[in-house]
Amino acid sequence: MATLALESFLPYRLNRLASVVSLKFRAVYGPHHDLTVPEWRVLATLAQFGTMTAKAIGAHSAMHKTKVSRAVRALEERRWLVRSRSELDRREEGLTLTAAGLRSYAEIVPRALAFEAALLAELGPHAAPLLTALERMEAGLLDDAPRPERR
Amino acid sequence: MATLALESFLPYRLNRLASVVSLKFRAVYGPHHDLTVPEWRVLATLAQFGTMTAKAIGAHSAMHKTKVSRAVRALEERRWLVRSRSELDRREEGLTLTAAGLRSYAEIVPRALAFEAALLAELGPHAAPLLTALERMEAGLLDDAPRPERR
DNA sequence: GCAGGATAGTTACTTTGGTAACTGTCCATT
DNA sequence: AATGGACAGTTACCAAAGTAACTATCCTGC
Repeated sequence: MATLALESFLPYRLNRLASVVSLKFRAVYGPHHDLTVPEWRVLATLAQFGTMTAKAIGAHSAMHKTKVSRAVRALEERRWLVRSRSELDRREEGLTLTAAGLRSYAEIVPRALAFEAALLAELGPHAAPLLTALERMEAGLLDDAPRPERR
Repeated sequence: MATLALESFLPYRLNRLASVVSLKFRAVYGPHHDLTVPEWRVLATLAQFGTMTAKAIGAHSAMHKTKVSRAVRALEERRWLVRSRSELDRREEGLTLTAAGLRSYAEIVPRALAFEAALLAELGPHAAPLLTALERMEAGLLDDAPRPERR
């Protein structure tokens, strides 16, 4: 009978790796700011692009709109972002980081980059090929894929 | 101010890739057998090693004991495995796949392997370096890491 | 200008997963 | 052989995430 070794099965390995990396990464911002992953993604996206709508955040950070909605509310309660109803289309609202939000972001970014650099350093010469392979997989899977957040 | 582009940030990319791969992989066994990921892992581990305890399954498949417990119950209800209390240590129970369980496994494995092969084929020459890099990251992270399933 | 479909975002409901507490068993020390 | 700690596994409780239904607004065609 054909068999399969779970520990060398690619989907399993990718999942395990991603969850360990996520967990370790939480240690980077968790202790200081107690953010969830969705909240971090919203923060990072807004800092990257400035004012934008919830929908645009979701598209850029691969999150379902309910996840975005809840993360936005959490950040709003923390006074890290403000909403402003668009005049042109009153269904949308522009989301903008406050000074406090930007300040926290500025604190987290160097640590996030250091964390990433440490990951890559551990890979040494294997880092570049990994990134290339990642790009290939993303190109193949993300485009036509039934992404959870695709609509 | 230092900034960070989420779409090229490694933890984000790993998570997104893993979740897309997982989702696509579910299509391999989902429609025919309606398994969850934890159930699939328990099935695969038992098929790989024969009779073993829930604890051992968890250790091998990187799952928390409650997740294992629930997956085992689900497979038991489906009559895909049976339990037998160990005589030597009556806290443990040996878990063994039934003929029905093995049959389902045998149906799934070729499709799982084909799915993995398709993923790797998409990578072409980048496949080998990816696997090497994965091993490196696993070696660095999984050993000393605060794995979710670690005590 | 209004009827119907589409769209942005929220909320209700359900499923899933983790933490912590519990049960039953084992084992080491006394 | 009694007691206390460790350990396998389950369960109760809570937090996170997805689906579907809802609200409010927009836009198109009549």
